[in-house]
Amino acid sequence: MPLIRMQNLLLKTLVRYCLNERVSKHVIALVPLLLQNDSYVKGYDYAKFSTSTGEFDNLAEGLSKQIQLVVNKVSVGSSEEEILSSLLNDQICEGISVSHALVDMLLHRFRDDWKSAYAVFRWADSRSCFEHLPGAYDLMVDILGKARQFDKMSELKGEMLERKLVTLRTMSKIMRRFAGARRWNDAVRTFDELPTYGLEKNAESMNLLLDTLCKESQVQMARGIFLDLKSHIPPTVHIFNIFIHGWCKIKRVEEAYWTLQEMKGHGFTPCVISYTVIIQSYCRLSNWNKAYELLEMMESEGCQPSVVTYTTMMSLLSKADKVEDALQIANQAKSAGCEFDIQFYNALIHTLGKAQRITEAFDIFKVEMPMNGVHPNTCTYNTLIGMFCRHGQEEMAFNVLEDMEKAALCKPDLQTFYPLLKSCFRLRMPDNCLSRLLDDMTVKHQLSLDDSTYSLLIHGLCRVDRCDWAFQLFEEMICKELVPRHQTFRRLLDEVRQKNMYDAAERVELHFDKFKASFRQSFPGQNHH
DNA sequence: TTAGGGTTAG
Repeated sequence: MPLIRMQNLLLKTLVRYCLNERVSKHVIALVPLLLQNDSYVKGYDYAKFSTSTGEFDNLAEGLSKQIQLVVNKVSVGSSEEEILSSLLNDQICEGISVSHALVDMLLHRFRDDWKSAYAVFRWADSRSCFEHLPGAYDLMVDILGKARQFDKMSELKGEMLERKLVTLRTMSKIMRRFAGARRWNDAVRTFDELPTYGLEKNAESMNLLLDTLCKESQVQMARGIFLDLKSHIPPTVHIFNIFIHGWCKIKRVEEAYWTLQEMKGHGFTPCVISYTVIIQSYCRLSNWNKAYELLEMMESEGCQPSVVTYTTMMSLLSKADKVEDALQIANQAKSAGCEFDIQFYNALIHTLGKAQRITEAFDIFKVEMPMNGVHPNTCTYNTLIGMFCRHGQEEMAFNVLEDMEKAALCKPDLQTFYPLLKSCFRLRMPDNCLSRLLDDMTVKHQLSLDDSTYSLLIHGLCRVDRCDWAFQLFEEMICKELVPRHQTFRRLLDEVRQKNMYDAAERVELHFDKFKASFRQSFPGQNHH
């Protein structure tokens, strides 16, 4: 592999890792390298990160300016042709030098707006000195598939064939999008035409098709296809785990269990994944005896449960309020000499919190995790903050938030703030506390409030007699095209009427009428959004 | 989403 490609691959992997763990400072360090090489990376994600100094700022700033220029030209509601021609006939856009990073960021930005995405894709393609990377094609195919634009998607697939760019990755996205639209025959046809695209119908591609069908709850159809194919394509151990997962997904755990036997019949030994998936299913069905039985069975058959097995059982037991049993599993994991990872610790902290063992939970975070070299992630902090707030220890919760910001190992998200906001209202904290929190969320951390946060805020503000502020947030919500819930409308309307805020009442009513039709379509008691 | 796990569920 050429050195440059290898570097890019490595960088890409590192960035993915950092993004998953939300380790912003590491991503920032990697971005200049990536942009230098103009490699394919999830641009949209690194655009969300910012830093005060350094090279990253200049590079990111240049890119974000370019993005803004293009975004300004793209008007909502136009057809893809109209958008394309407005981009092509614009002097400012003409002055933009198109890079792969720019295309990638724009495609991610428009991933739910196929018309804009498609126009941008074509606009970039019109440049004589620019050629899309295979990754951009795949992304475009996926965006079209997600929007159910299957004709356009197939057209693009044809173009990719001419340029010899169709990979199994491309075909896999196409199969998944067809299956997502319940167009099973098209998904299967995509598999059948693999040879036309220079690709092989082998175990790997068959597994992709069958996995796609199973994940869409079509395990029976997948089995039928498998039976037809298995004389031509020798099955691998993966396929049985795919079926096990498929049966468990539709809650037919007995068939999953039976697949273990089938697997053995084909000369494969069930692996830790096979057992873990079934154990998870038994737990979800509250069949605890069976879950424990299987845990014992796997051990007796020489298959050591992994940290995933234990985490699964612990968190599901904990969710079912069987906290003592959950903690027992944690002990069992420890005795087994299992190496704990961040997800295990998060589940353990949560379980200890549920068992009212706050100090021990905090000790895990403060002492045990650092001792074992396991770094906290967003979920760890969120769990701790939620736990302290539920137990009325708000000061500790705020300390954790401070700790999180200082350590800068990961970024807070909406969930980080939700319990803190709730506490603000419960304790009737002064206005400036709420303002500060909101400011931290929206300005410092660049979070965009979602409908459930808005609901919490509007209801909370009505309760503390600040319906003027609640109304302001309501207007903000409407601006963002979020639909307030039925109860939120009712509460706010009652409140502004009581306060004789006639103009506000009129505005709320106006929007209420507009959404009433959609509320009526949902079932009573359901969340209205 | 190229076989498996996590926050609260507002």
